[in-house]
Amino acid sequence: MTYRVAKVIVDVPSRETDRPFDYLIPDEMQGWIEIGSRVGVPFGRRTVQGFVLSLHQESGMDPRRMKPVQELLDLMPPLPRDLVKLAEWMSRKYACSMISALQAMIPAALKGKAERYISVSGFEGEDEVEPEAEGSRAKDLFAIPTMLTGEEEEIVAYVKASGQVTMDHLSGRYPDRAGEIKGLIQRGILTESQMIKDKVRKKTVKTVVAVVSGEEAEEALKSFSGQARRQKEVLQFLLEVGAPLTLQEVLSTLRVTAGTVSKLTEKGFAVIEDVEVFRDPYQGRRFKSSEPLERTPEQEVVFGKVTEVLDDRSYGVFLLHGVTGSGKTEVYLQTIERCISLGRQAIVLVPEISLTPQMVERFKGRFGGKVAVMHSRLSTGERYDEWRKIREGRVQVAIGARSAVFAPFADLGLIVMDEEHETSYKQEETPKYHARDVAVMRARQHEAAVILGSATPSLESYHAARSRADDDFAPLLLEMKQRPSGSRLPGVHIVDMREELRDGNRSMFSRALHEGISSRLEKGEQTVLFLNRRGYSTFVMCRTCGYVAGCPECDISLTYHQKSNNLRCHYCGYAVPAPSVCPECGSEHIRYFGTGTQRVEGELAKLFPGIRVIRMDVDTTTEKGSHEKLLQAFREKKGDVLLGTQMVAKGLDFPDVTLVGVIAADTALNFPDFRSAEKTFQLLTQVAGRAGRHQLPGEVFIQTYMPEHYSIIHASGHDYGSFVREELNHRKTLHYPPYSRLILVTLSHEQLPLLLRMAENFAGDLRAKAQRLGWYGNLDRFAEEALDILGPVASPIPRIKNRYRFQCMVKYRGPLDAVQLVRETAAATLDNLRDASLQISIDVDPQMLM
DNA sequence: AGCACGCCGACT
DNA sequence: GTCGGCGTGCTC
Repeated sequence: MTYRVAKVIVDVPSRETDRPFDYLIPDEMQGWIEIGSRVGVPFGRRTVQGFVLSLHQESGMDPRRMKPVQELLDLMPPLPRDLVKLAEWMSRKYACSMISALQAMIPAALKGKAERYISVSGFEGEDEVEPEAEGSRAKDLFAIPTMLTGEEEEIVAYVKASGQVTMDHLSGRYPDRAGEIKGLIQRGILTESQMIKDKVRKKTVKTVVAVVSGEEAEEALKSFSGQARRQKEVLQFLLEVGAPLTLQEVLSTLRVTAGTVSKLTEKGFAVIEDVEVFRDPYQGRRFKSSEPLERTPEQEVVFGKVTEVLDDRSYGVFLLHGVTGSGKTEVYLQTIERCISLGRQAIVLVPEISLTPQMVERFKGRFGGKVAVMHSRLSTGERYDEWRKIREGRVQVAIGARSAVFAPFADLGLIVMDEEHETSYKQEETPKYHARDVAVMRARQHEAAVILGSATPSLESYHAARSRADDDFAPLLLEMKQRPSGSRLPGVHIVDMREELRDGNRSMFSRALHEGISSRLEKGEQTVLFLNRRGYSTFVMCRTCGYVAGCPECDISLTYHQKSNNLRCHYCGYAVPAPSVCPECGSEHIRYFGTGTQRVEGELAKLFPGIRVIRMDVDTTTEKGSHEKLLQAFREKKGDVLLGTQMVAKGLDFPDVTLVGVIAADTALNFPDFRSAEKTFQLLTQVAGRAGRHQLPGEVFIQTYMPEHYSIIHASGHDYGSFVREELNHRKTLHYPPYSRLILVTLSHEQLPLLLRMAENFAGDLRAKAQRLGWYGNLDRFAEEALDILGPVASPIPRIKNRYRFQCMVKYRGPLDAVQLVRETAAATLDNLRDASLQISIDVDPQMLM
């Protein structure tokens, strides 16, 4: 079958270009171009990168209007067909462009941009041109009836001498001569061509191999005179080894110089080749190998259910609700092992924050070289190489954060998502996908299994599992309630901070927690202190006039950074030096609230002189590897207290930790977000699980001003069931997820009055459409299909980068395509205004309402 | 998004 | 008179 036409999605991020464009397939690319191929195509006056969506024998379009594909960028298409299909699904589900969905699936290294090259027309530029020849050719050229100015002549001569130069180079060489260059191109004297250039190249190393053998080799060795003794040694060495060696190895082993080796190659006895290698982020690291543990009865049940689906090669989703320390990871490892033994591959998704070396070690230890790790701290090149190992089938397991859900395996059998309730699985930028939904979709494509694991499953997943009867794709709930170590869940004490205050304790530590810490210090046991970062901001305030330093472009307060002693906006990057007097009133009573953890650290030092605190927060973990180092130090008991934010709550496991303190449990509860109770419960349960995982019994203190709140009470009782029951009731009454679905639409523009008008228009339009379909306003009745629109209201952050922001919340239930409706309405709003500076962002199933 | 075309203001 | 501002229209 010969396909002459390729439908291509071009890398131009605009609504108008979010559709396939047709290109002719040149003969030499026949058979090479496939669905998922990355190509360079002429688009308007430039060359852009694109992805092949489909191949056709002909298109409905006039062939004369079609341009041919200019270049094929990879031998193997970076996207297998299933991912191209998945991108189509994503663009529908999340109202994003095809190109943004496709782009999310490949490593950044493959986001190529066009580079412009200039050469002399009809002159291909030979490598070595003799001066005379050059002169005469130049004369021929100038013979055409075109008058060139002196400057133009100079430029042409330079380009000719160089053969081919990049536009950037040329305009750098002749600054302010853009006009001349452009003129020369227009008159056809110079030619411009464009090629797509990748961000990084495949890494190569020079290798040496002998190309003579047997008798030839004998003779070759004999031919060396006394002079070339070193060359003879090199050849002898190469012959002995008989396999390619890196040039580096040869040079250092034999202590010879590169010149010696190259002489040998000149004589034709050896060749130096560039061989592709993989950058290995874990090079030289040894991982302690681990063997499967015997399964507990609970683990056995889970293992059985999952392997049944795996052995069947059928689709199945499991929600694994297992208490902290119940051995979920061991279940993951063993099911993955089964998956691999069936000849299929597996993806392990973990929240970025828990993608710690410990976690990686466990998987590398069990599966060794079969594992690729996708980590945000890897360089572009390293990520590219880990990705290639997956694409080329060199590994069977991929472990990574959110984006690893796109790992391009050929025969995907299992996707494990650890800590499935984590919000970091939702991407906050376009495409605003949720890795959980993508995982389920991929599993359906591949007839694969999914394990969603958590000690505190999201209400969405839990509810879906409970109502499994109405939805075949819903997960099957599996539970693990025991810790194999036999250790008990720690006793949790709720400390009412209001009482502390009444009794005259104004410290941030309650008397109970204070005592707990002292006794651990005496016994030589360790303490983890957890501070919910949200709520302890780092803003700057004047205590005289109440001035708070805010960003001039965004309506939020600036964050104080101690290291650089400046104030920064983390939305737009604006930075100013920290003032020493109040810019409003000149008062010196201006106060810097350091990070919450710094304040706690200060107080600890005051209360417990000599205490060794290891602080983990954004300030101490920005450096590469610092996270790991701090944890290692704590493990080696170089600290009495580990103090930190979210990052200390995740998956850490220290045998000597017997006390966990939560400084302020309710800071998250006060957020105007319908998930705040859920988030608080999850966090407290997670933190509480850190204590007493081994022989020593653990104790947890939760300090709060809202001790009667159900999320705190149930977290302290390790009672997920009761919490969920209560929380689901709330959600049901208020029509919040999982009893409805949400779409958050944010409109932004630099002019407030115009924005307001457009936001009203948009909401009005949407209401009218929903009304016509009979969906509108039925949320409170019992209609199966219902839709409501809240707003427009100013966004929680009303201005970012000098753009005002208004939002509408769409709440709906039933099998209606609300996303499509919103997308159409947004498009109509934009079409009517025809003002490029109006932006409308659509967030389907938003996680952050703030 | 770019990139060009096209039609009105302040300068050599 | 021209350089150049950015409105608007298109990209197989």
